[in-house]
Amino acid sequence: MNERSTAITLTDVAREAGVGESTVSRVLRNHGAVSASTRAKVEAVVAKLGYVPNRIAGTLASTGSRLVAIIIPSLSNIVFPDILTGVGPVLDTAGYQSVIGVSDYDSAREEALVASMLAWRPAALILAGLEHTAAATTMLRASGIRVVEILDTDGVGLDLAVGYSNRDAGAASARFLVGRGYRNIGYVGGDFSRDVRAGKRYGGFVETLREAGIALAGQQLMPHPSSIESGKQGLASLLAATELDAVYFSNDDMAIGGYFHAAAAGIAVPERLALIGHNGLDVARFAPQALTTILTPRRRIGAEAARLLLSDAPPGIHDLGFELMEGATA
Amino acid sequence: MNERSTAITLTDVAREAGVGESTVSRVLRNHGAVSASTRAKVEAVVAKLGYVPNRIAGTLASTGSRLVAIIIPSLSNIVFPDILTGVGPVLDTAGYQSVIGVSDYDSAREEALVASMLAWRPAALILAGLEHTAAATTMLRASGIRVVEILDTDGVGLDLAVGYSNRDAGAASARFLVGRGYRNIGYVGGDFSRDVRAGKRYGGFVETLREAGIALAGQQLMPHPSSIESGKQGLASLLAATELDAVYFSNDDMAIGGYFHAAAAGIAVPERLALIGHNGLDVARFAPQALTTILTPRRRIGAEAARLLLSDAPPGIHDLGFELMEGATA
DNA sequence: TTGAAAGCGCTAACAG
DNA sequence: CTGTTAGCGCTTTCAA
Repeated sequence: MNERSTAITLTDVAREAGVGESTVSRVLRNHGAVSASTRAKVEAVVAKLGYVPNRIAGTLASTGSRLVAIIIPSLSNIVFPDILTGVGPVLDTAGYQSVIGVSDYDSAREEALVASMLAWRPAALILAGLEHTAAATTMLRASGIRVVEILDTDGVGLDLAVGYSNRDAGAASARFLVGRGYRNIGYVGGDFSRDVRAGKRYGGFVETLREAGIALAGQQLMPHPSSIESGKQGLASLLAATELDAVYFSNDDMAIGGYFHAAAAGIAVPERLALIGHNGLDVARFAPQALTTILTPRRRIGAEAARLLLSDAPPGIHDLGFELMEGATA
Repeated sequence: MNERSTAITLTDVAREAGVGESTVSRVLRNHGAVSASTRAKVEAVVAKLGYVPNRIAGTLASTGSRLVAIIIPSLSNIVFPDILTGVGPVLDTAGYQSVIGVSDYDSAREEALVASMLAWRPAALILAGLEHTAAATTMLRASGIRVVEILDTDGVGLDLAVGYSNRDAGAASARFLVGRGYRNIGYVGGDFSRDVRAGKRYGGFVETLREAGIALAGQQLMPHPSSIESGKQGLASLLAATELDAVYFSNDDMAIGGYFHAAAAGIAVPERLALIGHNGLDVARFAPQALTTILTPRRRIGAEAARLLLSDAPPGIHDLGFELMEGATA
């Protein structure tokens, strides 16, 4: 293999094949008329030289790029990888590549990411939620590209939005617990100022309780990001301070932590304490007692977001709903 | 906001500021000498126009890109998001962006991804494992860029490798069980032809048992990718066929599934059945009985891979080791 | 059906 | 310290 480290260019291919550059470009892109013999000749040279087209140059010369920028809050919460798993195949099939950034639930960081991703002139951009800094919103609008906001439908979107109503999910959780007869209800969650959507669920939950004449009996907000560990600790702290018969967790990670605490502490679930989570993660669904939770269509949200991005669908909000899964914990 | 959808270019900024293009470029890149007054003038115009530099053009004009391509087998297994979480900050700090592709544990797909990522002329490429198709290897070598293979040190690397020995991890698991006095040992895992590293762990495990004069008493290989559900089913099937006192799982997802099965079926752990996993996931560490498992330094592997990529370190294998965590299940 | 030539927006010498 | 001038590798008219 005596390849030089300087990559082979289209010009090299053209020279070697004895044709013009535009002809090589035509066969490579399957666009425009090329005779069968010329095409064969070019393809042979491409294979022989191991030529890999330079997409950077291609993108600059043509109008749009085949890059889609995706900005998500976290990778530790499996919810986001799940969404990426939905996005991936749709984009691949259409010949797009995704550039991913992680904002760590920080809107200033999200803004910085928007700026740096826009510098790659992506064909479109996906980001989580409907709330962004003013500067991010301005840049997004000015960019003129398609924007899809995912995982939330409670509010006004920039362009396209695909998700479900977090307020409604919180409300449904409250209705379920109330319907089951629970009255001393507590909450364990993370920092709302960072996870806005968890805050919306909480809002819907508390409001629905209030409509039923019930006040939240206690709550524990953990400073750290949602995790099994903080759910476990959070429930322990909450129970030390308050008498409860049911607890709503901001998500399934926290809820499973709570479930583990109950199991370790010998608290009978749901007889002495009912637990309800959010997301419908595998770990919750296959636990010895399936967790009562709300299944959110994450893969579908990702796939639909990608599909819409590539379409010329009019701006609008697409609500994909959610499903309350009655398990054995509430 | 009367921005046109045609983006503002560096030329626009230069004209508006009344300076040359290279001067604008200099202040933007903080490179080369520029007087304070000129810099201020240019920065004002940049802000006023909301100019976002076009990295595509920048990359084409300069030598290298600031993209790093990352190809991982999956996003469903939290191991890979964990690695990305380690990679992210290091790359960000250095001003690099990552383009991510998911191979779905399919080497042909990995090969295709290598080709399409190379088309973006990344500065470097990260991929999992030491085994790749011949074509992928050839492309990688010919590209002349830095390559980091992660998560495995059992073999020969292309350039840089960062990970741990899967064979040794399997061997350590076997030694632990044997030392504890278990003799009727089974295995539950996924498809080795796809997950090569799980196969290496299995190899180390079985070989170490053999050295102790023990044959694997039974095994269950699941066709589907590793998951809590398949671990749960796998253990159920295995126990239906064989009398065992300990089971080794290819990873913690599977092991937690097994743990859930045992709990649901009323099997005393570890008295009647010992369980051991691999990876040290949160779900395993915070279960009511902490799972005995091997903690793998995933974040550190990601961070170190990124650090090496940006360095001019000589080719070589970096073994970051692992740690057997004695829990309450074996 | 094919080739020549003019950029895409930026960086990088090279003068001044 | 600053401006001019070539390209980077490809796509895309426009002629032939």
